[in-house]
This record gives sequence, C-alpha cells and structure tokens, in this order.
Amino acid sequence: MKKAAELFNDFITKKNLRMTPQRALILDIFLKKQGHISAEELYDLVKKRDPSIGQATVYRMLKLLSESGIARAVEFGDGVARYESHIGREHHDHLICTECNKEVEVVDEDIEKLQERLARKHGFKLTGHKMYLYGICRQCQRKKGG
Amino acid sequence: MKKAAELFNDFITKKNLRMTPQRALILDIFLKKQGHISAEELYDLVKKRDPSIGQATVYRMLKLLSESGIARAVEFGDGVARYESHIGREHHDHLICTECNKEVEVVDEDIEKLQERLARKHGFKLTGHKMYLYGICRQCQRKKGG
DNA sequence: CTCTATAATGATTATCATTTTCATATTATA
DNA sequence: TATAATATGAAAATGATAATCATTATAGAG
Repeated sequence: MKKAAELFNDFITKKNLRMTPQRALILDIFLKKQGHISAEELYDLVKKRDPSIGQATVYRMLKLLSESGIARAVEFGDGVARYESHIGREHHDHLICTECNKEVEVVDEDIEKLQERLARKHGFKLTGHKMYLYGICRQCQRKKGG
Repeated sequence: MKKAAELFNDFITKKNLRMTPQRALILDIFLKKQGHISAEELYDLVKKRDPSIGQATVYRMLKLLSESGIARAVEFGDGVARYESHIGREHHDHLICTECNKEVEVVDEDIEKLQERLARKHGFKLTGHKMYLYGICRQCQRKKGG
C-alpha cells in the first residue's frame, strides 16, 4: 500500500501536478479494492466516504493511475473499462468462464517465455501483453452434462 | 468467399431470418476487406456502393456476423469495436507496436498448447482465447535509438 | 402470381460510458 | 499572504452503440 502511495507522489511531483484530498482518498480506496473495478464502481465506493467528490474526478484519477503505472486497464469487451492495481501484485492473465462469467487469474511462465520469443522472432521488443482464455468451468460443465 | 456466404445463409435459415440485398452487400464488402474493420469504417465502404443503407443495418449485420461465427470481435481498448473475418482464415493473435500502432498477426502452436494445458489445470474446457502482445517494432526501435 | 404474416430497413432518438468545459476553489510557492 | 497554476464538481458534450417505430420487403401458403 505504502509503496503505491509513494509511487503516485513521485509521479505527481515529476509531472508538476498536485496532491489533493480527493486524489488521496480515491487512491486509498482503489488500492484497498482487490480485483478489477470500473470507474462507476469506484465512484460509488468513493461517494460513500465523501459524497462531494464528483465522478469526473474519479475518471481523471483513473487516468493518472494508469499513466503512473499504478493501475492497468483490463478489457472485458463489454464497453466498460475496468482497472486493477498493478503494484505489489503479480502479473497475471485471465481465465473466464463463458457460462457463468467466473474469472480466475492465471500465470504460466512457459507461455510468458514463448511470448517473448514470438515477439522477438518478428523483430519486436515485448513490453507487455494481455491474454484472455475463454472456456467452461468445471461446475458449468457438470451443469450442462446433468 | 463462397463458403462464408453459404455459412451465413445456413445461419439465416436456421434462425428463421431473411436474406436481403443489404445483408448480401454488407457481407460481400466485409469479406473482401482484410484485416479488422470498425462498424463505422464498414459503414463508409457500404455507403459508397449503396448510400441508402443506414448504419443501424451495418451494426445489426455485424452482430449477426459475430453470432454466426463469420466475424469475430477484436478489442483494441480504444472504445471502438473492430471485427475481422473468422472464416477461411487461420486463427491468429495480435502483435502490436505501441509506438506506430503497426499490427502483425501471429500464431504460435506451442503457446496454444500451453493455453489448453493451463485451462485444463484449472478445470476449464478451453473454447477460445484472445492474446495481444504489445511491444516496439524494429523500425521504431531504430528511430528511438537514432 | 397474390396474399399474408413476419422480419428488415432506415431515420431518429435514446443510452451509456467517458470527456470536456468552465466557473470556482485549492494548492505550492515566492 | 499573494500569486500563478492546477484541481474540482456540475453540467453539458461527445461518440459508439442500441432501441424505437413507421414503413417496406421477404418467404411461403394458397
């Protein structure tokens, strides 16, 4: 938690921006929330603690969090941007059940290595990736079978 | 080309929908366009051939194309949905240069196998995936270096 | 071929997430 | 504190997509 707050302060300073109570509160709430969160969900949480904060501020803050590398966007293809904390968390990809929308965070070192290799083969220097695996989870397979 | 048109006809029939000149034209243009295309880009192309076609029809058609398995959505995270032909084309993933937005279609059989394995490990039956690799292409690396 | 029920069309409006605007308030600093 | 720049919140604007609805076109029955 502390590390992220420091990182954000560094970012703010470097960019000649300013720390404000609103930003501090939004950062705090964002970091405490695990998993992914949309701007609106975050706004709802923020409002509970300070109803005077506007949602434009939340949107603006999410942009700053992304730029600073503290948050990163996760696309689910439903037209809503979601963000997750990118600091103090392991990198992971997403395994999603297309029946019940359950989501599991996964990592596979071998895949990561092959991604590097694949990019290099095409002359690219890999800087990041997003991988979404879609399938049917155990429970939903049972449901369908029964 | 022919195969996709037949597939769409089968889909249309099975769903008790109807083939129309508009749908035929949009399908034709969609199939001829390689790479990915947004609803608006497709609409612009369609308008050139028949200015009377409305964009609602294009949106509706893209939905049908997705449902029928002829098109599939590609997310680029810029808030615009793009589609690409999914028939008569090899499956592929995307390698994108974050500097110049150049995009290369890639496939790696080893990665595909590991994805299967990873999903299975979590009890999922894999039905599909999306993988986006982000990096800096050769030219842009040079540019930065020079 | 004609009739008929139903689906498709296109123009328009609505929706929903996100961004911008702008007047006001707050901040860091001199 | 005074000042210049940035941040805020409310509201309006935007942009992509979806829904509405009156009209038109289609497939199949006869």
